[in-house]
Amino acid sequence: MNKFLKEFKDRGFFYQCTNEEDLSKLLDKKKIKAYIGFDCTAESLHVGSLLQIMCLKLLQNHGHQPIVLLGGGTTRIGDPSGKDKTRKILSEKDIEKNSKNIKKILKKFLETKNKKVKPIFVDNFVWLKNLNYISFLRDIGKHFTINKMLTFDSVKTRLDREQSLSYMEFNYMILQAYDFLELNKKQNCSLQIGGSDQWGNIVNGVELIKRYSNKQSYGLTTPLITVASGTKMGKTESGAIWLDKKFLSAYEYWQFWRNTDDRDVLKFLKFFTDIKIEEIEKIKDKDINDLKILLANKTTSMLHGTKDAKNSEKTAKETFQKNSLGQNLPSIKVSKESLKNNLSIIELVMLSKFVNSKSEIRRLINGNAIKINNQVITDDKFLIEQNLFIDSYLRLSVGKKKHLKVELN
RNA sequence: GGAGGGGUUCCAGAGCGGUCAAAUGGGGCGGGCUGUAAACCCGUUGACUUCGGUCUUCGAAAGUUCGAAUCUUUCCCCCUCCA
Repeated sequence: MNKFLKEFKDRGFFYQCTNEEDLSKLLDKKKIKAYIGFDCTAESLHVGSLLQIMCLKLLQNHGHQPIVLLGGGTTRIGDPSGKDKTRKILSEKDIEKNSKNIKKILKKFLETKNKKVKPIFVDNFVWLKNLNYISFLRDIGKHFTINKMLTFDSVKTRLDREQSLSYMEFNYMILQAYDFLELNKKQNCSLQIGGSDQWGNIVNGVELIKRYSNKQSYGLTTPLITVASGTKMGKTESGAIWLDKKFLSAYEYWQFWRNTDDRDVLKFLKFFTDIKIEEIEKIKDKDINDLKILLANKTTSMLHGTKDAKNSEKTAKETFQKNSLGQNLPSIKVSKESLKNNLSIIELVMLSKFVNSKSEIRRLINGNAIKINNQVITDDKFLIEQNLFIDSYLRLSVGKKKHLKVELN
């Protein structure tokens, strides 16, 4: 088997392939271009897209050139896959902003200096915006049968539930297929990778290229990652795990990985780090907590750089092992004025944004969950006094894991 | 088009005139145990509160009633069966 494909499988990336044998041969024979599409529905990517990003990196590692398709055009339509309702359509301005930001994030992960493998960024709005309806129908539309389109999951589930599927959304799969054709023609891109939910869309592209240009192309999908407890990965109490400092600090990102379920650690090392498979095999029996730290360091360095990763590790040590005040802990500022105005513990916790309602804070206080400098606060009328600050800092804890540095100024 | 069934708090799902901020389960959160893990046990799970209460919620609106998630009317949406 081809080396790229082998590693793709060894790392657990593999779910389905349109024609594995031929793809393997092709990859052996030459370096190819492969693309993954990213939707521009959100301002940032989150860990849900991380596996796709790792696919791009893997391509690069094996000398293949990734094409990153930003779905500026298709986001204007909305992919019905996996949705049981039409989602709201974003404004042009938002889509552009999102697209820019997503590109910035991807660049952090990818090798951008080596000319042979540096990513090619394209936005499908460029070719979709000027499509001529009549010629599109004649050239492209004739290759699709409604009969077939109705059998695709994304369409079928909507129809089965008698939920409306607009003609606009119905066309999404054709446009994605067209993207692949376009990239195949212009960039000689012969492989599309995507999540398992994209299988239908990918197959359509492969077939369109076959019919339109009589050329062979390939599709490859990755599995949906679930964590040991059975839920979809990346959703936590505090929301999505964003790949952007603006939404989630390096420290919090590090913490996310540090808190991985034991049973997922090895899987995640394979998925989300570039540690060699053989190396992972060797270290797999090491102390599980050391492995989690390794995972957190690797993933955080990849996104935010080694310095941030190290700082996060150090902060975690200070916070969790020494129970002191970690340097890089999320922090807020409190003025001396507000202390004079009787700042209560409830108000302070509100400022932390860890909790959204005062009732809940009261409940937490009842449950001994709130601590200041490691002292449990049991009175919900407790007032914050200046002498609680050590060198004008105070440590506020909500539960065992959420800690905050409060600075007096 | 006809006949039924239904829309309840994050989800599933009970309640069918007052004792309902609404059973139960799941999920979440917190505590205990531990290893910043899992499992397990316990607590909690609308908002505000001077802790006495107060306010907003059971598809939407209007009405009956001292009192409505519960009854009536209209509207919107979903499901099943028949044509």
